[in-house]
Amino acid sequence: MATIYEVSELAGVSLATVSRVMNNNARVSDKTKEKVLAAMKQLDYRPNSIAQSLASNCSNSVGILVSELSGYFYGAMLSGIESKLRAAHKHVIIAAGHAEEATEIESIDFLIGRNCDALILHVEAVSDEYLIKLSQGSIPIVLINRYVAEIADRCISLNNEQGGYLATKALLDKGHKELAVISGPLWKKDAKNRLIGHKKALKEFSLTFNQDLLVEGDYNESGGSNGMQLLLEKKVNFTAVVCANDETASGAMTVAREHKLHLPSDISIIGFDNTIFARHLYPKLSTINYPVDKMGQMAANWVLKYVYQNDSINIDNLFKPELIIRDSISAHNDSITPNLKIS
Amino acid sequence: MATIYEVSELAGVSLATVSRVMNNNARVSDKTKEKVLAAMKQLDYRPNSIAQSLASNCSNSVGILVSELSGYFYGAMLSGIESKLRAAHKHVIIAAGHAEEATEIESIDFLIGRNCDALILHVEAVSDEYLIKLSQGSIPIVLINRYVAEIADRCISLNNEQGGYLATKALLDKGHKELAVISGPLWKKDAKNRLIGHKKALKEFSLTFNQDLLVEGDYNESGGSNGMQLLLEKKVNFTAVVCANDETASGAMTVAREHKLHLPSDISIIGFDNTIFARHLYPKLSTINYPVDKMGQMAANWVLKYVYQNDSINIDNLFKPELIIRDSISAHNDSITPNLKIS
DNA sequence: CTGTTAGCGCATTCAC
DNA sequence: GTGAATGCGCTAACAG
Repeated sequence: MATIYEVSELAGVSLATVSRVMNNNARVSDKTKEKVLAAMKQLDYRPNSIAQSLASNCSNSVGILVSELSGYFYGAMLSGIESKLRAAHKHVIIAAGHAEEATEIESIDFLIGRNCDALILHVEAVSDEYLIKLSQGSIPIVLINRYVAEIADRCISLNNEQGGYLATKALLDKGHKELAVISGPLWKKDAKNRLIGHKKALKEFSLTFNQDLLVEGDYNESGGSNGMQLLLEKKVNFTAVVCANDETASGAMTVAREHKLHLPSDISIIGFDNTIFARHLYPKLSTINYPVDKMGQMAANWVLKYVYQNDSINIDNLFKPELIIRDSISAHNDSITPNLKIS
Repeated sequence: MATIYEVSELAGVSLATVSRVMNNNARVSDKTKEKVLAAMKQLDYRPNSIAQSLASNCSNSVGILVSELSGYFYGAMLSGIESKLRAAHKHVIIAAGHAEEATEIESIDFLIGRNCDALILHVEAVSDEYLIKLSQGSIPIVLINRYVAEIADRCISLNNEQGGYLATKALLDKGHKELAVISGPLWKKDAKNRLIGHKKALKEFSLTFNQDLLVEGDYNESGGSNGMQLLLEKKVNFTAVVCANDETASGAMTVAREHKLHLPSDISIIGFDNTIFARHLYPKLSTINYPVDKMGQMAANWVLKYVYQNDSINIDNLFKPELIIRDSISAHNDSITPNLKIS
């Protein structure tokens, strides 16, 4: 692999001149510029980005931490981030945190050790204090789906409480009064906030929250199926289920059908996220739109603006959830309650 | 950020000694080693990996190129790769190729420019010749889901033809004789090979392939729904559909239901990939298992073995597809053909 | 506009 | 076992 030195020799100029035409940041006469360009082409020269990074103290790479690399949700997020950053010729280094504190911290250290210029973090387990301290370090961070008041300007988040409220209200508006919830893990802030929104909607309809109708899931299909199984075994009445996310809804629907329940007439179901497969579930899933791809792009924008000095970019920190109505919700029918149908 | 030099001063030793205890590759007396370690801890020293890379000519990073970052298929692949590499303290740099030749090539250049020690590629659009030439370059590559005979030892692939055969045979075994196909883009090798397997199974059952029953999809839900729509509009008889993958099947099922067709009694459907949501479709989707996570891990293993000299690893190049039977296939019923039911 | 000179932080010969 | 010296490939002052 040719080096800048060889190029300079072939072109008959100095190292610095070659560097200048590469970075295009200082005036070079057209004549010498062409000589250099020709030499580069002839040698098939490619700059060594490692050396560039060392010399310039800028690695042109940004570290991304997500809980999982698989699934539509994180996929959409990664995709949004990568497309933006890539267009700006920045490298994307990824790691998975698995929603475990130790892994998340280790991953962050890992990314810092790689001299990333910035970090985009989707973290769940680490504490606010940790994040605040981290944000005071030398390497800038942005948070996705996490709101920490002290560093609010670095948070790209969704109003989860509002989302939980909208989901529940959609059901209440259809006349449902006995709502079950299969939540996300309640130690996670987003899950907790969605539940707060749920309770708020209930209160607005003068209904009281029934702890017996709450099952804690895991944001996965299995949490949804286990949750539905538990709810049905409890033999307590409910006509609708608010699910933590689309995956949870999917699992819940599968189990409901295994119990010969008809959807949505026996049980109405609503999801959260509006992942791409929500519209392909049967019945087509009503859900709350979570614009995670746009949020990923926004996080990338934040980095472009504040780390790479692209001043023309505007940042939106808070995104709004939106109700998506499809077929998985029906009007409440008093005459049928699901547990009556289970032998 | 402390440098190795500051550590050496504090410990009262030379640069080289500090480097030695870091890399633990040369004998250092226990006493000085402890002094150095203490100094490191006191300064909260972290090695600068950029500098390490420059000096050692090894970046400890491997570049990953996938067609898309979103979706369960690529997610599972990425996840498999990352977990293995991460455990070996290697960095993962990702890029998306979007199944377009120009983008794929540009992405590969991008990753090479980042001085990756190796590349794990899931490419679709670039030619075999390009890959062969690339493999002769200085940076090792591994291919996932692509078989190129000349560099077979660098290919981690699935027997797609066998998969296509198994899927079709599953339908034929149930008595279906009029099979429609919603394929992947036929310029992609995997899609083509699956179709070859399809035809092979037909021949085994003394059936002839009917071009009218083939629709080319795009491996996405939309390809499945458009494909099913087209098939139904053609008014040509079929009782089962072989789908390019699970997403395609999902889209096809949605449209079939919109036409009041009952699944699987009116139309049997089989997918491909066995992505995580296949079992949550309704009816639960029969499909072909594609162990993409394991294949991702194997690709990582290849790199660990041949690039980072971990000799204790064994490599499997060819993975086998496997039939997964669920509920989306029923025995053929002569009395019903779907197009009769469409007004 | 262009060339010279120092480093960036570390690994790796060599000597001792 | 340890230290001194050299260079990885490039950027960034500083001269001229």
